[in-house]
Amino acid sequence: MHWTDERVELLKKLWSEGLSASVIATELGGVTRNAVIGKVHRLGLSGRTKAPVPQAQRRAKPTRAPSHPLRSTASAVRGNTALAIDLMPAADAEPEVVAAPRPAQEVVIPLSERVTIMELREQMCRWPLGDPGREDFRFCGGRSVPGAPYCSHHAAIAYQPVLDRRRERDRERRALRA
DNA sequence: CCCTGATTCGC
DNA sequence: GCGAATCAGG
Repeated sequence: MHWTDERVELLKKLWSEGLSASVIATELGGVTRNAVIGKVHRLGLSGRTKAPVPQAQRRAKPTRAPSHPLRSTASAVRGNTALAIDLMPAADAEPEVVAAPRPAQEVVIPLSERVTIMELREQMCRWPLGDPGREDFRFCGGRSVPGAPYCSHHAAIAYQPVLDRRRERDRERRALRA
């Protein structure tokens, strides 16, 4: 495999779109991420950060003298998109809900189709399935209980300990009064 | 341990 | 020019 004009162009495109070197390597096929990174540097498009580094003083101690000292401060931005989605129920909705649902693979999923984050809608169960950092990460996607972030099945799991705690607290309160 | 990009250097 | 090995870091 070598760098044809086509492959170089695809590389440029994917790199500018923020895909990681390994992903691009997989996409291209026949090359490793090292090859991709090497090519990227040779093409001189290593820095792909859009928001310029506010601090001009990043990374002050290179162990070895960099071959391109002028470029040494570039590219500090992650190519991955940070996902900031609420996986937990809103705190104000139910202050007593403290228990965090664990992403449990062992849970038997009811009749529900798993969905990606893009497919997740308002009324869908947000119970996470798998590792959020992985490609196959999904949400339950079942119909959520009105007002709750989860379907009835997952809501039961998530709130179970809380109900126990409340019951216990009420019991204590009653005891104090008597 | 998974991953990221950066760098070096023999080929 | 190429990219594996390595480095530095998240």
